[in-house]
Amino acid sequence: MAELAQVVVDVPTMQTNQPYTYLVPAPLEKQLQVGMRVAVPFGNGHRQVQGFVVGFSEHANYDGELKPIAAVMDLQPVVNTELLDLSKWLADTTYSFWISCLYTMLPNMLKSKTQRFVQVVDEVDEQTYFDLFGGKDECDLAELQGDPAKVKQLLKLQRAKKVEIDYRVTDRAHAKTVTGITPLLNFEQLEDARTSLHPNAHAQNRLLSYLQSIVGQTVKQTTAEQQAQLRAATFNQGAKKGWLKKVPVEVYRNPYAQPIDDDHLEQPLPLNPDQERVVQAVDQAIDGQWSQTFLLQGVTGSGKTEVYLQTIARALDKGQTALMLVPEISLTPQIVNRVRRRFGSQVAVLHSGLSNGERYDEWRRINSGDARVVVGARSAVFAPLDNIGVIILDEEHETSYKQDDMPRYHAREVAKWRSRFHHAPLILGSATPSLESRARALKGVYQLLRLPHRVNQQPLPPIEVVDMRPEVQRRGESNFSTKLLEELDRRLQRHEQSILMLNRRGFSSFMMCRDCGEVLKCPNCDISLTLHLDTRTMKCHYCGHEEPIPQVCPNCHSRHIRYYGTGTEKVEQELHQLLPAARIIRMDVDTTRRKGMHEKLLRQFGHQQADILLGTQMIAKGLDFPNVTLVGVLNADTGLGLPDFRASEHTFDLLSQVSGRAGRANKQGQVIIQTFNPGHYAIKDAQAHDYERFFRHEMELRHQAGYPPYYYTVRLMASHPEEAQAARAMTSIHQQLVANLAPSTIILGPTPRAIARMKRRYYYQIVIKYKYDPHLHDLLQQILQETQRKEFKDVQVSIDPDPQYFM
DNA sequence: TGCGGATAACTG
DNA sequence: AGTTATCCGCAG
Repeated sequence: MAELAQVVVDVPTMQTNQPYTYLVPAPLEKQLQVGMRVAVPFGNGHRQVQGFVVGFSEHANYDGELKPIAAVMDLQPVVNTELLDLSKWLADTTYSFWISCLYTMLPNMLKSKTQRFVQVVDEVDEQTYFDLFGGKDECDLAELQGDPAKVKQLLKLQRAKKVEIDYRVTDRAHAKTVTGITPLLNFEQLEDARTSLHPNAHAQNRLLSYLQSIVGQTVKQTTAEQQAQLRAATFNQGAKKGWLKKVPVEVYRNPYAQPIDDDHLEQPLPLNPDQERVVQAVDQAIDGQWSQTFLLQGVTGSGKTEVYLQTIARALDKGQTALMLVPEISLTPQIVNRVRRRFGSQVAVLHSGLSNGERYDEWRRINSGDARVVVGARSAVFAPLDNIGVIILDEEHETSYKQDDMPRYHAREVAKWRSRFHHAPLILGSATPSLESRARALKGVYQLLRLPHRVNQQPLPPIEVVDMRPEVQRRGESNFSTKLLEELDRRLQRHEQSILMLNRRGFSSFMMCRDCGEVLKCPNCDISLTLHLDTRTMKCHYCGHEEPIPQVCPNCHSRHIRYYGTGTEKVEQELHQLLPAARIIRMDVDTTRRKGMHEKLLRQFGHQQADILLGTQMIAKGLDFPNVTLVGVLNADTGLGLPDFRASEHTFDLLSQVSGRAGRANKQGQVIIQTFNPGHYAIKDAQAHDYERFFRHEMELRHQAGYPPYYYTVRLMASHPEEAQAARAMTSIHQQLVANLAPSTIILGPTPRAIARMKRRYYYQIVIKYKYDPHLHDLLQQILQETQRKEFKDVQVSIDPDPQYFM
């Protein structure tokens, strides 16, 4: 009875999106487990690819000859059965490849790296041999790839069967090691060495008695140096004399700037009655193992984080683990350190700032059970925690929880899946819940918990809305109203700080010719290029195309070419002119691109090294600076003009969030919002701090227009290098949909996408709105299959369930 | 995805 | 004929 393994191979195509059957060679039979990575031969020739074992069977439902697994890549499974099931569900619900889902759950380091080596198998004349191999018996094909002449030569030799290409799947996962020392002699032998020492050899004497204290152990050399108060040189001598041996010790890379002392952890803070109620409700669910979803709606500053921490503590006390998700943008050192100070070294943090190695090590700490609390952004929802007691998803309305390339998953839905699997409660926290979540809470699908009061008893800061229309008429094109300038100046006098936010949503600087109106566009995509002053180039945000700033109009050669739009740089310049005394820190993608800059700028601001923090959306969340008493929003309404049904919601959220940055401590805060749309309900409701009124108003509009949460939506996209082909494919799909969907389902399109051309491809899309359509999922899967046929050659079809945008 | 086999196109 | 470019189908 030969065991057969089902393997999902690393070839992300529709064709190969299924397990393949492989023979398990006898020597591997004992160690091979489901969830391990393997190297398998795949395709013609000797190509090897990486794959995941997803199951075992006794019979293959395949008539052809089976090939054996070439090698096992892991000692332990890298996906447990929970995550394996989850990956399958994810592939199904997001219309993605199974293999892509498996990889998104794992750190990058576990991706395979296939190397191709060329080996000589027959006589080759000396000259060519030396040219290609440089004296070695094999060479890495990747190193030759840049030289077409050599590749040609090789192919010729291969045809003549003089060389062979050897495929090897190698692992890029490397644990970091440091030097450790281990005594080679036993206690008595060391004692003998010690007595025969020269009386002046104090250092060696100390080394020997230290070694006696660690017989049978391995200690990191750095630790040993500290403990024994010795220098590296002494250890080298010890090694030479045969007293000790240097060995590599595996360590976890340490991504934390701050060390943590597990013996002096912070105690929980006292709770107010509201918090108490919330914690009790969740604790009850943890104890009862209910996979209940809670919607925790708490105003900014109401102490949500403390609630999270205490529910995590509850889970840990019961021997369980906890998962806490926050948007990348608010994954600041402030919040991370707070969690670490409470729970110490059992906290693992996963965020985009980690290097591949650091990420891999944090993942291993979780996988091994060393880390029991995980804090991280979207992809941390796949953290390999066992026995989860509670899952928290903070700022649940944030759009960054939805991944916008394949697999297009929403962390909230994955969190729900895991909550069900582990019988653990899920807390969705927000000051401004998404309409979807709030509507579910109304229907009782989620249990609504509220924190209506701020912990410091401070009222929410008064918000003043400044109508910019008369301002512009009076003062010309300035980014600052008289009112805002006055208030900024007042903070300068009082040595208080201000935060200024420039809403960059729907907004960029572009070049336009004032004579002919020509706008500089990307040659590959259908959008205008954005001006970047730091690199002095025009860049395309979609494909990365870059070109120098033109001096004359490429169309009419006029010199009257200038850029439009306000960027943070331009605002900073204006601010310098208007308030020369103000010290300004600018935070945007350009100033925070380098690792650690985000943290550094915030630290500077926290240490009062600047009066004004000027930034984009990234400063709206999670910051807590007690000396900030003024928050200004320069342009509240730029997002409102977008063709996006969530535009009002995003604007309301943003204004509510940023308002919460003012007056966090005992000083009264103030918020000034500049807008050209002072009458818009999103702005008026934010001004009144009235979520409920906004919710009712927005729900009414969504109801009328047939948008979520009244309808579920799916977006289908088809692209092709030729516009007509993309349109033709979409029309054909459209016909199928019309013929098969439920009558109550609404189909919008096909239409060219707002950005019709990207990366040299034309895009068409269809949006499906439905309330209940049981066949929709199968139909979409079927359509995906059919687009593999040759009349759809070169057409790429992708499906986005519950899209964030319809644009 | 990436390879080999088939086929078409090219070369002297 | 022999070599090179291009397209297509397929993988256990």
